[in-house]
Amino acid sequence: MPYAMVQKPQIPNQQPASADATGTARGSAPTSADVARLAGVSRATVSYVLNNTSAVRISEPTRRRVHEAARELGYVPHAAARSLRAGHTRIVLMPTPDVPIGPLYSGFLNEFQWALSRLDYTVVQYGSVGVVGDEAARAWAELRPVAVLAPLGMGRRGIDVLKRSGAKAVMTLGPEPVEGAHALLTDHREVGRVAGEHLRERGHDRIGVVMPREEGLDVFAQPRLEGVRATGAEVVPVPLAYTEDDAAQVAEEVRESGLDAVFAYNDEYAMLLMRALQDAGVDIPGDVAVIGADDLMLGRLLRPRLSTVRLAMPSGEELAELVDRLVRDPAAEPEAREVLAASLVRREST
Amino acid sequence: MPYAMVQKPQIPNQQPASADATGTARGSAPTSADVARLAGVSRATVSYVLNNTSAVRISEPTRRRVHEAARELGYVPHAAARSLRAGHTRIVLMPTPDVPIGPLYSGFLNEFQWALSRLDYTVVQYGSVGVVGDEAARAWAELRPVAVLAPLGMGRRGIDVLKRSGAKAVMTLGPEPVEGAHALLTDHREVGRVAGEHLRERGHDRIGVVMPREEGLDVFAQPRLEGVRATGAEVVPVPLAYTEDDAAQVAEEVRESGLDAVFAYNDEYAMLLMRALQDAGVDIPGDVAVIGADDLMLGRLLRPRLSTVRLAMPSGEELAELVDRLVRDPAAEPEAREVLAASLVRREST
DNA sequence: TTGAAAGCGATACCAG
DNA sequence: CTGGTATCGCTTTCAA
Repeated sequence: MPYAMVQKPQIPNQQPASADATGTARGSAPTSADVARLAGVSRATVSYVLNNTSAVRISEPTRRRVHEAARELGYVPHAAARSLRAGHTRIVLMPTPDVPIGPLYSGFLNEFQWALSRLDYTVVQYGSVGVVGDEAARAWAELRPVAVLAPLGMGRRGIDVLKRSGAKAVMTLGPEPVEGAHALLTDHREVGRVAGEHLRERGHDRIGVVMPREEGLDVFAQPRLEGVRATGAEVVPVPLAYTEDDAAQVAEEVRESGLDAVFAYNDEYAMLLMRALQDAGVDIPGDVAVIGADDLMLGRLLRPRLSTVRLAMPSGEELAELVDRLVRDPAAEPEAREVLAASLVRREST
Repeated sequence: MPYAMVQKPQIPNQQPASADATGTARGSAPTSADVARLAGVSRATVSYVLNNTSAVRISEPTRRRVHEAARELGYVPHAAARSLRAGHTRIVLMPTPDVPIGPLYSGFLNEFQWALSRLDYTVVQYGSVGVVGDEAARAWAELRPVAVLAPLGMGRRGIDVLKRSGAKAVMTLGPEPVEGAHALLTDHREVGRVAGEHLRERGHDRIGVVMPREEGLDVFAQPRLEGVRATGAEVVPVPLAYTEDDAAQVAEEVRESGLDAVFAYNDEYAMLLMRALQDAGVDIPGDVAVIGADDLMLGRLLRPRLSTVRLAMPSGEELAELVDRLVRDPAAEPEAREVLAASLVRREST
């Protein structure tokens, strides 16, 4: 099936239900025509009143009758009809994350949504499960969003599809800029670099880097590893599943390998590995230095307290305003900016 | 212009002024009419071909020409137009959580989305930030979703608005059933009850219950507290902000109060409080027993290992099938079912 | 096997 | 000030 469809017709046309005394079709949503009929005016007038159109002046009694009719029928405008007519929507589409996301990213998303709502956009998180990259773009484009926060893996072709479908602002959030889209760069190599440099300063030249075995996390893990490597350190990948059993085994391997420093991907993996190392009789940071990332509360509660790399996402308000600017001025040249700030938080584990 | 001779002049539909050689309006999305023109067929034929309509048989050469034209133009169907015509959508609407949600709920949401996608629904998370309850219902209804997972706080009126707008399946996920909707009951009192009973069995009759000071969490915290109280224990609310400073202060208060058991809302607050208590020289579980909830990994990594209440959400697949059933048979009587299973995981902290 | 045309619901132009 | 009416893009019945 070449073109993924949002909804496929499965049921043959329902026949319209019989109209009751008020002329309202029972069992299906009232339309502006129903409101017009009840108020004794034309559909046009209903539209003017309910949208407060300033170009036309409607008498107060008429306004009241229309409002009353709308309320009585429980009238709700039909978004699809409206946007079809208008030729554009106020939908901002963003991907539903398909991996468990940390408080950092989810906090950012919330802020972003809030800010966009205030600017009168309809924020829609779209779960494009199973469809990836440029394939997904077609499904997304069917909704004719005015702005899109493109999911990872969407390429130039996907971006073009979205733009041609009417998206004024297309931005990517990820490690790589994509031609044609505004890029919010989250360069996770920077995280690895900060961790790596710290460990090197502390005299560690051979650094274990935890690589979660869990699916979907290597998007972040790989660049973090590369960041460590870029400091000139010798890097030893340490695959680790998020289970106690695997941690115990990996701890043993770390001990035998003679590694004396580990960058543990993030604070949670750090806690897991640290506990396993301690249970194996390894002293931290004496025998092995451990550093995490994300600066979660739990790192502060560990003993020794966990050194970490703090990440800061851009403010949601700021980004919402950027979106709004782009929507108003779609001609603006796409540009890329780094948005992920990484800074060292040194505690006791390194 | 390869197809110029084949294509018939369209008298009613004039081409837009800035049509290029292919007949495509530049700068705006191609429509099925554009595809038809390029393929030299009618719009109807395009629709038949792209939707694989089985009721009509289209010759293979025609099919090929249509597909090719669609591909060449980068045609993407217009979801709004389609659903307007169809009279219904395949949209399933669910609320974007506005508080940081744990891995439990977010895992459930992902499963649910996945399963719904497989059933060919379009899953849309709708951020109704700032609008609450029945007010939000109107905004939701504008999208004419076929099914809705209603946000907390939506009442009978809101449910009705959604149903009358065409929603075949309306379900609530929360502590209370709402008339007219299928209820997935998540009775968090059960969590408190399990924790409370365990502590009482261990001989604790006066139980501190951590109440997060953070906004939005009392929806869960209050029922959990009531669950503890329902076991007959004397309950002492312990307000606690998720910061080390407050934890230190609260730990001091707990020590002075002579409390010997605390249900800590969840594992994260438990870890925070436990660390503060230990730093204050309190022995766990000797002086104070601590139990959390959610059974996060971190509980297993603490020393002593944290006792906790494990929560199980229903499987996303199961629920997706329920939605599908309801959509197919909207007449079904709304029913309520308990979906949150709470079970004790005893470790060393109690 | 293909085409013409009637709408779905809302809006905006242009007459009255 | 208010009412016809054309239109957005698509599907589907009815005719040819």
